[in-house]
Amino acid sequence: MAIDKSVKTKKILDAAVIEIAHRGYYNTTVSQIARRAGVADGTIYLYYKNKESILVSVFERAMDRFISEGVLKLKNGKEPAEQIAEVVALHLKLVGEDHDLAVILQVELRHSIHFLDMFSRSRLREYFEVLADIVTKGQKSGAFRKELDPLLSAKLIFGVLDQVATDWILADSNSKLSSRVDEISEFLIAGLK
Amino acid sequence: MAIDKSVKTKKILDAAVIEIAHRGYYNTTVSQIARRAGVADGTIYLYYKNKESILVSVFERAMDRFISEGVLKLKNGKEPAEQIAEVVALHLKLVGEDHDLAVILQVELRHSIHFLDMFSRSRLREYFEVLADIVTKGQKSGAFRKELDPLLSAKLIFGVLDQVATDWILADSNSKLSSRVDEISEFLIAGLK
Amino acid sequence: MAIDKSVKTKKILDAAVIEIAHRGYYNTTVSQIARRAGVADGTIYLYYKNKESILVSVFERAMDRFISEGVLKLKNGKEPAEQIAEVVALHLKLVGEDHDLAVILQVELRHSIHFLDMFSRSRLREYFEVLADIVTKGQKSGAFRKELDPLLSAKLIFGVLDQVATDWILADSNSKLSSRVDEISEFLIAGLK
Amino acid sequence: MAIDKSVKTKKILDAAVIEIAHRGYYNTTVSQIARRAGVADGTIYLYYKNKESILVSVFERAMDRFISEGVLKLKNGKEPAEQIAEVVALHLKLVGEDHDLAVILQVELRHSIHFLDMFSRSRLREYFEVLADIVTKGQKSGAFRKELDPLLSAKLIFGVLDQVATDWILADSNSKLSSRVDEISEFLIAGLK
DNA sequence: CATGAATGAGGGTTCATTCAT
DNA sequence: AATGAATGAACCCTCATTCAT
Repeated sequence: MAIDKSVKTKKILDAAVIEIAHRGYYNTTVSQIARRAGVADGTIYLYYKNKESILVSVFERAMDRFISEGVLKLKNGKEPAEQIAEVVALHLKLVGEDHDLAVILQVELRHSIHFLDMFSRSRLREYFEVLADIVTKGQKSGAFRKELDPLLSAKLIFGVLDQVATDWILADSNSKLSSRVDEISEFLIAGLK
Repeated sequence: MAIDKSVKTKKILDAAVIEIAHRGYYNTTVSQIARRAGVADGTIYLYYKNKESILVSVFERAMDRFISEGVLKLKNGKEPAEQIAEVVALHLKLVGEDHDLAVILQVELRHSIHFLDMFSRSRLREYFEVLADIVTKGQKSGAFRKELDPLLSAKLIFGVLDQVATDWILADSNSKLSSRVDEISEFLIAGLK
Repeated sequence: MAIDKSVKTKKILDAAVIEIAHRGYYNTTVSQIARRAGVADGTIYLYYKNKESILVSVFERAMDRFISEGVLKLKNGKEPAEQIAEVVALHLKLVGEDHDLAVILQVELRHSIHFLDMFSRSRLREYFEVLADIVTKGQKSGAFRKELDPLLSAKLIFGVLDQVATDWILADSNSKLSSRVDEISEFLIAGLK
Repeated sequence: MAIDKSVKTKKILDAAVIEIAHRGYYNTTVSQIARRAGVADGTIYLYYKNKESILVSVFERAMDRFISEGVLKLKNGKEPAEQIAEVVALHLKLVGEDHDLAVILQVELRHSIHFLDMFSRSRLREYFEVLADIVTKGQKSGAFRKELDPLLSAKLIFGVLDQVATDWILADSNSKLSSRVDEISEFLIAGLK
């Protein structure tokens, strides 16, 4: 039962990611999600309160995958500069692996975060804090300049990664998102030093 | 007559910017725009073909103000590093001056650019090119590293500015966007050197 | 002044005939009529109370041209059978000469006569009476059977002519409407004998 | 389920016939049809693509009833002249039985056939062909004159029947449409001989 | 007389959500 | 639990008509 429930929930969420990534939230109908999920329209409402709550769950899961599956790997003892490079590689790898997920994060999340009641904004903050911690460590070890506010730095780093990811999505390019990792890392590390 | 026309057009556009910035395009009705503009619903359609074309015009005007009023000032002979600092200041000033305009640019434009037929994307490219030119000049003068691709650099710079602007918007803060100009400029210039 | 008035009235009516014949009354806008007439939208309302009254006038004039210009020629002393042939020729000639007028009469008039307040139905009755008179004369002279009700006969004759005209219109054919005159006359005269 | 579907479809169609016959297609709103059918506005669109497709279905069903239920009876071995009389009786009986259906056929169909994309025109042609066949047979058996083109004759016959039907409708008369059958048959048969 | 910008009621259509089965 | 037919509010847009100039 509990398993059934989560299986169906996942099926619906998977369907929603695809539809929303392709058409945008407002151009996606509940029926379309239901059809792709292979369930009836009404069934959606057994698992989600309404259309908006599907979107919230989509974001939640996307952020989860992004943060937990990825960033936690950073909790090791490497050099700050090296860790920056790792974050860059990881961020772009995750975004690059799943185009639909990337669209959701770069396009829909940013859009919704402003108009819908702010849920997952806190998850973003988690991410920022991880980045800020790296900067702080780097400043303590003398590797990075001390004048920069760590949280601001975190946001700047994120801005760069986000822009690269968005650019990749908007370009429709099936090009190599990973090929730029080194260049970008250097830029960021130089900026921090 | 011709004046009347452009006056009315502007009134409608101004109303649209406010409504769309507050509610998002899909949650804004033509009636709301009309009401705020002080005209009847039908009047809207004397000046715009349909709802979407209002959005397009909103973007167009926003980009125009942004690019023409601003970036052209850069065509002077200053040092590249100084120009970077100027761009940062200018970008954040323009965004900071008009919160609604900023929302449109950071939130709606990004959203629409992906799902609607890509019009004003070319305007963005213009902006990138201005930034890329500065980088190129800096590389020639030896001020900046030569390994970085100028266009990529332009995008990284934009990403940083964009993120800071978005952060400011999402924070709802009526805080000082300008206070961070120096920190950010330093970061970018260091990254380019 | 009076001349100006009737000139403008005619211009509007001419425009209305063309537009309505091409698109149908309900798909024709007052603006389209005005544009074709070369006047402003508002001007229409100086000459006609509303859109419907334009249609009424269109019908009125169409019937006028049809009856007066045509049928009155029949008031001569020919043989009834010969007169039938003349009516057939005349009816089809008038319809065939002006396709737009024909569409109005065959398609729009018939449609409107049922739903709008019945104006010009009386003009149609005039026409029927002319036809009925011919039949009556024929019966008196012994040329036609006496069992047939003259008014019914008139309508049967009209039905035949109307169908041929409609068929010609619906066929879009720029074919020869006149080529069938003899065949049709024979059929009608035989039917009456 | 399948039964439900066709039941509902029929209910909507019945409602549409009544409303359209009374007001005309363009003066009938989807809401009115829905109200008379006893369903919500949106329900209409579960069964019909749009308003126009309702009209098409109305025509289709009207023609069907007219042709299949009726004309096929003619495929027997009677005398041509007798068959003509049968067609006249049948045509007027069908029209006379259902005033709304008659209005649709005589008024709306003729109107739409000219302005909408011509669908059911082919059904009319079927009907003409049945009539033409009778004439052809009559010509072969020597009962009818050979000079007349059978298809033209068919149209003339139809024109007569159509006019009588239209006249009956426009007269609003709840009078006897059937009383004229003999007179009309005679006229037609005489015309063909 | 003439204009044409402005009006706003009204229509067709969509779609999130419900509920009887 | 699951279905999907039904609902009806809400939206975009059109166009006959008016009226200030």
